[in-house]
Formats: sequence, structure tokens, C-alpha cells
Amino acid sequence: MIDIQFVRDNPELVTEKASQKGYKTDVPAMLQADTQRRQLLTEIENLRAQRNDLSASLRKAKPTPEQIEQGKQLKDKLANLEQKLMPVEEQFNRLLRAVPNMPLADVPVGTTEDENVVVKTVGEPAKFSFTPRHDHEIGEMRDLLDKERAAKISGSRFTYIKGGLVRLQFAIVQFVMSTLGNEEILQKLIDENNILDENGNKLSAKPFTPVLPPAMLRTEPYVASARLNASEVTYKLEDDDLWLNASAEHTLCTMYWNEILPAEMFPIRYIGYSTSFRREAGTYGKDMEGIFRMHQFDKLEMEVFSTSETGLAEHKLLIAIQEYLMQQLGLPYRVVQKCTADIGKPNARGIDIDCWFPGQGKYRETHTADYMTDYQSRDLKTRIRREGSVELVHTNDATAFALGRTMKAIMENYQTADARIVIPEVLRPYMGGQAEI
RNA sequence: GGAGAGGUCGCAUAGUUGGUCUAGUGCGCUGCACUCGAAAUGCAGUAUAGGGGCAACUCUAUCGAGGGUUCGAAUCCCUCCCUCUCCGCCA
Repeated sequence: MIDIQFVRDNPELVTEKASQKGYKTDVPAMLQADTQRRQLLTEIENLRAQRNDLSASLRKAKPTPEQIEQGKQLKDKLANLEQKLMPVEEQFNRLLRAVPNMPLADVPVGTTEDENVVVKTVGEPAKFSFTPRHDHEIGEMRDLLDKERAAKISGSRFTYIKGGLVRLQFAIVQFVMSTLGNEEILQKLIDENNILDENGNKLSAKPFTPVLPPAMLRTEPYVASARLNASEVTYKLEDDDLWLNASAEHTLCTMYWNEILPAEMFPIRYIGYSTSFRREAGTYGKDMEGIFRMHQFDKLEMEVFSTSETGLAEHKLLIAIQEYLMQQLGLPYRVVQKCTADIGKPNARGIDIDCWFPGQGKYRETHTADYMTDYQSRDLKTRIRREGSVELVHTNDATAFALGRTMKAIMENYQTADARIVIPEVLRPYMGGQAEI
């Protein structure tokens, strides 16, 4: 949720920035409801104060009939005003929640994802002396993927991952855990990229803590996270008021829901590993081959809680980590700065990393990095207690690796003419030295 | 799934025949006093959100959540959520 005070102070700016993101807002109506709401609230609170006075004076003596009559009148007036307040409050909340987070100044303005800006391209797509195969061809030839039987059992967009590919997935997990747990690597990335916070201080190199979060969450925190706005992506378990998470980020960002945390805890950096579930409704016919777009996939997700002045720097660190991980795996990629239309409602800034897929002969999204400023934490009520003040935390999330897509990328980029897959050097120690599958 | 016990201001607790609870006490924390210094002791303060005010300050709400009864609810009633214990089932 956006800061109401900011909207009061900058109504035109809010309308303009919201429309750049493709969101229709009615700021004048919202502010009108805000004024009306505050007037009613003042009246109600005055009546409540009178009621409190009356009942305090009745603590010692028995109430007289006159006093009870007076109390009844107050009660009626209050009920009347509270009835009036309810629809105003509803209107106000609805309009306020429709306002997206404000994009940062360097976010390119655009109306579709075609206006995203490629910031840089790293690595050369490999040249093959043969026609490179898709992941599904390799997977079928080598008995590493079985989508047909998965379809029989679970339907479309499911797969059995088998054999060496399974070992590859866990090798990637181990590799990421050791990289993000390594303070020296983080320090090197901070130094090389000169990542400074708003006060010009170098960012902390505190390592990430691995987390295996729950894969389901209840409606209330999910709604507060501002991530449950698309029933087309989320599975609901009707009998239990539980949703299957669509990313570890959903159970990580909600972790400190309704909490005030001591300043010493910050920054809080987590690397979560979770199976993620997506309905993919409305994507019929899109990416049906291979394992690019599944209903179920495992994902390593970074989540950072920070102070406001380090939030943007944390965002930059996350992107630096994403690039480092891609470079370590030797995968060609490009960094894309998402335009206002594509960054998403709670985002102030968003970056995608697109990996080169030889089978398709194009770059496809494998990573995203989202910076929400305090938009997400205002509803989540996740706060930091600092010297003399309590402030909202800033949240960041970013993909470390979506494992399905990453394995597809390795299969296609590291394939040989006879459909074997060479294992990237850095992963071999986690596979007992094995050099190919 | 069955039976029971609970959810109170950072932590621990008091409070459930409705009004002295705008929530007491202890611990912790902050300040002051005492002391050469410390411990101990004493005194004072110590939540969050929202409204009003330049400010000092002040008003309102919050005793798991929501609704109800009442002049008045932590306390009574209803619904829901969560935690714990025992039994059953189970990786």
C-alpha cells in the first residue's frame, strides 16, 4: 500500500506515475473520501470520549436513570455515525489500494514489455557444429525428462525429472547455498560494483541464511504481501484457507508480518528453496514444449529486508549476485531494465535477466529482481526499531535460480552432438567430479 | 479425527460474580538519585496505529480476529483463527 500522506501531498504526481504503470486511479475521489472519513472520525472520537467520561463517572456510584438515558443517546448517535463511516471507509480503502507503488526516476516509461531496455549483454551464444536441440528432445533421448507419463498422472505442464538431471538440480542448489553463504564473494561483488547506500556507505557483506520455508500460506498474510492479486497464477486449497505458494518469496516476505524488529538484525538476507506452483491460466499453447513453463518447479529465491537508505543498494547487490551466478555457470545472458508497464504493482524498480536458449535461438526470462521500497511492508506491518523511531522496512526479492529454466539453459547451452550434457566446471564438485550427464 | 487447556502492553504473569482495568505486578530497558566506581536500593519513564496541534500536548482504537448483548465488556454470548497437552492415524 502506498503512503496516504504522500498521496495527499502529491496528488497529480501519483495519478501520473500510476498511469505510467498502466493503473487507473481516482486520486481526487480518494482524497475526498479521505477528508470525509477524517471528519466523521473526529466526530466519532469526540462522542467516544464523552462516552468514556460518562462511564468513568459511573465507576463509583450507581448510574441514575438520567445518566443511562444520556448513555443511550450517545450510543445511538455513535451507531448512526459509524453507519455513515463504513461506506466512506470502504471507498477510501478500495481507491487507496488501487494505487500502485511509484516507479523510481530511472525506470523507463513504457506501455508494454516491448519497451523494456536491454542494459547489457554478457557472454557469447555458443556456436554449434550441429543443430542444437531443445531440452525436451535431449530429455527424451536421454531419459532425463518424462512429460508424457507426468501428463497421464498429473496433466499438462508437469514432468518427471530423472537421473543425472536430478543430481544437477541439487548440485545447483548446493552451489548457490555456498556462494550466498560466502562473505568474501559478497564483499568482492560489493567492491567491484561499488555498491553504496544513500549515505555513501559500502553495503554490508553479511551472508545469506538458507531457509526452507512452508510452501503454503494463509489468505490474510498472502493478501497483505500484495502478491496475491492474480488468481490465474495461484492454486487455492479450498478446504483449508491455504494457498500453494507461487514462489518462496511469498512465504519469506510475509515471515515478519506484524512485527517490529531490532535494528541489529538488519540487513536480513535469506536464500529460500521451495517448490513453486502456478496455475498458468490464460497461457494455453504458450511454451508447451520442454520444461520452460511448468505448473510446478523448484526455485531458489533471495529475499532481503533492509532499512530505507540501503534498499536500493540491496537491490543492486541482488542483481550483481544474479549476474555472478550466471557467469559462474557460463550462461550467456542479458540484463533488462523493466519499463513502468512491466515492473508490477508493488515494485518501484525491476530488472529481468534473460538467458540465451540455443534450442529456441533467443533470450528468455530466467530471473527477476524486484524492489518494493516500503510499499509491501506498509500492509505487512514489518517494521524496524531504530534510535528514537519505528520505521517500515524496505523489501527486495530476486531469483537466484528457477531450477527448471536453469537446467533447460544448461541442457541447451552445454549439449553435445550426441545429446550429452557437459556439466559447468563450478558444479562438478557438487556432483562428485562428474563432468557430463 | 477424538478429548482437554489456553491466547493480556518486549518477556513472564494478575485480572473471567461486567463499572476502583483509559489494564496491576515482576523482569528487561532508559533516565535520575545514592556511590570514588559498581552492585544493591529508591524515584520516574518505558507499546503500536490513527486523528487534532507550530509545539508542549491531547483525543480515539487495540487484552488472538470478527460480530453481538449493555449506559458501560479483558470480563457475558456467537462465529472463526492460532498455540499447547493427551489419544488415534501417519512421513
